Amino acid sequence: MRATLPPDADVADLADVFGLLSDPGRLRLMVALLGGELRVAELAAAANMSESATSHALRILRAHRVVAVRRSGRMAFYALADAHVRMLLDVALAHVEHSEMIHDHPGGGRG
Amino acid sequence: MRATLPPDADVADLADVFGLLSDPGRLRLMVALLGGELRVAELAAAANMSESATSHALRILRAHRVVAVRRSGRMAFYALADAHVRMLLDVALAHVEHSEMIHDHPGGGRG
DNA sequence: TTCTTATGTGAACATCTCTTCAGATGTCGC
DNA sequence: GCGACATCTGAAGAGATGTTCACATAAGAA
Repeated sequence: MRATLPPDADVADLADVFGLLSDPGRLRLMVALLGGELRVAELAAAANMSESATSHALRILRAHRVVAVRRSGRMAFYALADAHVRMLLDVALAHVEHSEMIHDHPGGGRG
Repeated sequence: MRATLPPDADVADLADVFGLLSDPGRLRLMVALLGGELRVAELAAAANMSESATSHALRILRAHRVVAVRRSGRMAFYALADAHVRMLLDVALAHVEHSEMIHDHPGGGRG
């Protein structure tokens, strides 16, 4: 339990972060990046989206310092750069996997 | 590090949850509910939004089983009903408070 | 019953968001 | 120089989202 509420500015910042995580495409990108650095084309394939859409998504993530780029020649390697987001992803994914056991999933295995 | 990526359906579900958390109003409502059960009018005051907007927001949260209602006469008491979301909120808020120390906030206390 | 309170709902509206398409930029190999 | 490649960008359109306003429902008080 929480004695004092956090300031609205903090909550707004938080909503912003959750907003970044709330798009399926961006989320797939970030999850893919949990495994380490990837190039744009690789990210696009992993997240199953066009390279243009991927680039647009990465632009947003870059603007919010959620990912960082390392450039090598004409390639751009992206990596997660925000511990906050990485933690949120880890916690959330761990819980999602748990939920599979809790919920009633007929044939409840995976792929 | 993660050997296999989670199935897309799981990631989509997760994006959905993050979507609920991504609206400042809804997020303020949920944060307020961390302290325990509250009525609609109290929630509206706590989140600084109209009672109609609050009701609409609660409707969405109800539909996603994030909150549960207990009715007593003409009052409706709302409470967080999703352990997943509660955990995400706790983790995120703890980290936000930490960030206040890390970042460069002049007069960085709280109201 | 009638009035008041507490909450829920629907439609309209403005706004934001994501995707695609077309093209721009910059790098490498010849 | 030229062409191929990898990534980035802007404009435009479709779709989703949140808010407000007006009203509906339901419970308690008189």
